[in-house]
Amino acid sequence: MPELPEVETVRRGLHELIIDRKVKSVDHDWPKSFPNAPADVRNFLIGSTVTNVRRRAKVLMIDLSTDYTLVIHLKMTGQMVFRAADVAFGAGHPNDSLIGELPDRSTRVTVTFTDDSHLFFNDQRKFGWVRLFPTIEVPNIAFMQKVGPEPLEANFTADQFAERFKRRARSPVKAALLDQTVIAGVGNIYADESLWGAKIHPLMLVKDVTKKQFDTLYTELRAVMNLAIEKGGSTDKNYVNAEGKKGSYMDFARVFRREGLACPRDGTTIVKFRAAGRGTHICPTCQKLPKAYEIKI
DNA sequence: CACTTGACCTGTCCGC
DNA sequence: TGCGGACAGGTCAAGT
Repeated sequence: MPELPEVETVRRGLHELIIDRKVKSVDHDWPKSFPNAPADVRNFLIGSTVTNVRRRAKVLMIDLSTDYTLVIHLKMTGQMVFRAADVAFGAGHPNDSLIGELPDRSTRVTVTFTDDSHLFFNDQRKFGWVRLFPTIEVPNIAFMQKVGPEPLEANFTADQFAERFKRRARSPVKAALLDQTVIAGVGNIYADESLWGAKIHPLMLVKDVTKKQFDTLYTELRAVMNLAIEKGGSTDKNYVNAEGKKGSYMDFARVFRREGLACPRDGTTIVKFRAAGRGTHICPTCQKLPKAYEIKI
């Protein structure tokens, strides 16, 4: 589902597609998903021009010329899809788009630009949201205050990575890796993929993971996320980019959703179980628990 | 405070 | 074929 690489792919697409477009009108199923303040939409969204598209962790930010910002979280099934005027409704949408005519029954918000192109926020499960804030207040949103560092930032080091986990010493390492206040942007797919890459069992407690293992996990996490961005993200069921197209990382996944198949490293059958409340995939040969853990499981 | 679990939703799939 | 239940998994609130 949308994790850092998927949200970054959407960000890049929107950055290409919607900057300098001017908002003509907005339709939405208020108050379920948007907007939190109808008067602000009238005064600061309609008539504004898109100036920038940013990302922090799994959150998208669309900056507007009014010094307001659309803040968007896709959660599990959210989509942000742009359609040019002549293909926005009815026939004519791109053949390689995963989705058909828009709006469809999962559309929560439709932004229409002055050139009659459209930006659709779809969200089948309604966990996602779109909110409008003054740009200057975005850093004060509770989530932004506590979210951890960006793992792909050039100046983010392996030492800093390991240091961030210390607060979760007694957590299984997968739970800590998924904790957004430890590291930003990691979700279930890239947690499993990077733990496999580092040969760490997801139920290893943080305090038992060595610095050397954290160093490897840091390298694997960055590598897997960079590869996923290169492949346009992972499409399991719902995820699409800003043009409605699928990402292809799942073709390159080593363990995620590959239970019953062979580990690409040693051929052992990949198994799935629950860890940190999530479906979790490992190679039982590559990712072993110390003997002392056996009693606890 | 550290850590875990349940709630929020809907569509899909599996077993009976 | 129909139907109940499990499952999907990001984040926050509530519970241990």
